[in-house]
Amino acid sequence: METPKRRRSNTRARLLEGALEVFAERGFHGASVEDICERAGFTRGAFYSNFASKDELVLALFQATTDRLLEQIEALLPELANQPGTLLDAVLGLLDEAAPDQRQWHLISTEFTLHALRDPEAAQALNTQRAMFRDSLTKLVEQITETSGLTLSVPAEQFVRLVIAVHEGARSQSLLEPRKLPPGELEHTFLPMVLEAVSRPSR
Amino acid sequence: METPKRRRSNTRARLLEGALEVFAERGFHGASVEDICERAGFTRGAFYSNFASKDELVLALFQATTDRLLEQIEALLPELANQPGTLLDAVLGLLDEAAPDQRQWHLISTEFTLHALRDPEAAQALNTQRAMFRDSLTKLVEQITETSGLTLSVPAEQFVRLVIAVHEGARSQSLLEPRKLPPGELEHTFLPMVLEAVSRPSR
DNA sequence: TGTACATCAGTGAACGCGCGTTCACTGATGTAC
DNA sequence: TGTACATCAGTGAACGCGCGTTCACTGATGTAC
Repeated sequence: METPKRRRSNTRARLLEGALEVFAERGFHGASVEDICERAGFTRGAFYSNFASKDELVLALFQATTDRLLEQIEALLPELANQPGTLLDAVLGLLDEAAPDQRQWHLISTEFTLHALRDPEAAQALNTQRAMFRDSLTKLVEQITETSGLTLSVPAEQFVRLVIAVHEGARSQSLLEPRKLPPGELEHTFLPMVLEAVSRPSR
Repeated sequence: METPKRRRSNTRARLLEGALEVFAERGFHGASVEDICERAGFTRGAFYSNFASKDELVLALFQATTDRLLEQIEALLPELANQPGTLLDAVLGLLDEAAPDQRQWHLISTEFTLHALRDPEAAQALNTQRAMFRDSLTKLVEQITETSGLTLSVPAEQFVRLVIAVHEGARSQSLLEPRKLPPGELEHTFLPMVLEAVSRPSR
């Protein structure tokens, strides 16, 4: 009952899934095409029947992964915007829930960032994605501040940049030493102070 | 007039220097031993006369680079501790001045962090180095708060962890989009608010 | 419904390049007399 | 001071493995009558 197109896109999906896992374990350069195919249950021929090259796979994986992240975010947005709880609960909750496996996501996105810092084309793709990501968070912040009658003394986007910076920097530390820095500790300790300092009642 | 030992360690140093540059350009896996030797002006034989393997070079480079960083920090500490200016000027100044080439240092240290997240041995080496780094900053913070009659409502080390997280997260954003986020902007905008919130006069 | 044919997703062997590593050597530097 | 010898840092050719990529093929799936 499966049309060829169905089978093909299913194969692609399984290869991408395998690539995600293997890249997280060994990195882009460290993972071989054979590793990926083995993980997905195919031979290398299937790989080249679906992707022109390993480089193309990296780009496709990046697109697929970030597309899914953005979808997740858009899906979570309305719920979080209207839920009880503070602005920070919503923003930090979004960052946590959007990527189910924090470790895997951190490895992949760090690797792609590194790649982008050396390759202008990758940089543009990454920056576009990150801009959309920031915009979603910024919209969320603006929406919540508005409904709760607050105004920020800095642009919402600037505040979002800070939250992202702290989140990424803290995640790196937490993944290296989970015992010494529980995930979320820095964010929950210090970001409320910042929010307090930049927010005042509207009008 | 050069003794063999002198020549040898000079060769090692040039190879390490070449490796630093080439790794920054292409990454650990992407840079070949030949690339490194070419950059340093030697042939591959010289490489294997000085290092047992490429892996050993990576570790030696990490050690050499972090040793130098710590030396720089220790050298800057007394000066910064007694200089006029705020606590944050000292800490952020230290972070900026310790690594002359921010981009290169970011690439190398991110790469090694990624490596450490996949290899426990590398993780231990990295964590040891980072702990020493944090300790230096923590000492600096404690010294300055003491001499200026302040007490922090959080442990100094926790505050240092935040500063490092913000610094690294912000640096990543600045390197990707220098026009949209000037280096240091997030730190200088938000960290003073945090410091204000956690500090109170002693006794 | 059954048969003959067409399509094409996926197979697996083969290719060849680049890389990490080895090793017999060379010639500059240092030492002994 | 000059000569003969020893050392050994660095050379560069060679090796062989693993990898990305190609391609002639096969057999399962879908289509026509």
